[in-house]
Amino acid sequence: MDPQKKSRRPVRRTFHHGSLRKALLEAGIELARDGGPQAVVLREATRRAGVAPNAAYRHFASHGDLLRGVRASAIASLALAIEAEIAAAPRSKRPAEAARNNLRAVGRGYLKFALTESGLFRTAFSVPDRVENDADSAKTGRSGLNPFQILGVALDRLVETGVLPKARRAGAEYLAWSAVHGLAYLILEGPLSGASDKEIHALAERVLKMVENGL
Amino acid sequence: MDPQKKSRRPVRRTFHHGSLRKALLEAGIELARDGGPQAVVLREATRRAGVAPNAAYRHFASHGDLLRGVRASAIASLALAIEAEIAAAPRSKRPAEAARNNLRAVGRGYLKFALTESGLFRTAFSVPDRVENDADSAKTGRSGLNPFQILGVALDRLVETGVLPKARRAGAEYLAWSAVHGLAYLILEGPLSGASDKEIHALAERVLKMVENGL
DNA sequence: GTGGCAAAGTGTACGGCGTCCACAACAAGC
DNA sequence: GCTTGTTGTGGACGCCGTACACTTTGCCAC
Repeated sequence: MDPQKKSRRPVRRTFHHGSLRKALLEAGIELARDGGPQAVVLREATRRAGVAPNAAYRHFASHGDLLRGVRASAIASLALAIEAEIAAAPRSKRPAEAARNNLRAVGRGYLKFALTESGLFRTAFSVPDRVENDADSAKTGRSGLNPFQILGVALDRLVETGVLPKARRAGAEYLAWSAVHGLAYLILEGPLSGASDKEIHALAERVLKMVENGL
Repeated sequence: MDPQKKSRRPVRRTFHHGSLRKALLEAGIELARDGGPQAVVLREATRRAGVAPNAAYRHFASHGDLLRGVRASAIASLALAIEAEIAAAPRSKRPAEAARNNLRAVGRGYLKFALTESGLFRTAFSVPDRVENDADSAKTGRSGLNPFQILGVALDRLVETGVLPKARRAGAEYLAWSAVHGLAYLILEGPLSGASDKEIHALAERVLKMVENGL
């Protein structure tokens, strides 16, 4: 592999970087990871890529454009985290129970990601941007679905197994997402920011149960 | 009243402003109202107050300090909006129903404020800052309670009237707040940002019902 | 090969931001 | 009326995003 890609230092033999877009994106993701959306600074990204500030404009129209790129990647990471949690969910022979476990795994994965990757999580939702039927593959996980779509599939399974009446399926994404996202916010930047892991875990389970009962 | 307070223009006869702190705060609130937290720019606030940038540092330790002040005011506005909605809630002779109406009014007031004053709303929750048992009077409404405390009172009434089992009272604030705040987010910056008023209204009622059933 | 061209970097510069320091205008008390 | 502490001014610094003009480079047609 080309040596300049590995080294973070601004040591670059060739004039051309080769894959600057990717390097900037990765630097931006790094910045977002520890520091949130505010920390995604165009000049710093170029510095880390060992390149002049203006070089970024060959690959991104603006700072906001770079941030949107980082954001898309953060959403994809979230999708992966949810998928991982789904894969690790307890199996069940009974379809209804399995579907329920599945939905809970989605919520748990969402919350786990919010807590362990709070910088990326905050970045993912810092800028208004449509997600729902967005086919942008930069935002999807292994399954090719974005987080919103993963949630949709989980709800569909709930309907198929008779747990959720079909009449209440429409818009159910929004109810579930509201509750879980709200809790994530309270923990990250709200009054629950000082709560212990145990308290948080207990609350998370209550919220998931509330969603299950209240859909 | 002193003439320099009314005029926005940097026409100021006297060297001393007189009430610069207040003027800066009001300018900051104005900025936040249309533009959100990002728009609260220290230099612009001083410009509107007709004063040199550095003058702000006599009253605020930093830009963040000013932002916190604006934020406190935004929270107070939210409290007032909720109180107004409570006052306008349908009355009922039956205590249980009255308590339920009361809680719904809290949620509705919260969402209404988020939608009609989105800049202030986003500012209110942009910076991590404890609220729950915060006695800071800058954040309270007419009743002397901050939004979180108002919600707490509503839940207490639910327990008193037997609607909510006492065992489930602890931490119920967080469940309710999660759901409503999450919905507000989805509408303001998430996938529901393009939804019609009717859709939003319907979803809001569903979320409130979910909370009621799921607490 | 070589000449030319588009693509991808660099350099310089501008205005805006938050903030620091030294200084000037003022209000109040001795 | 002079002193002293408070409050506002002026100028400067180092960041930021971004525009414009320039150079270096890879590549393709001849």
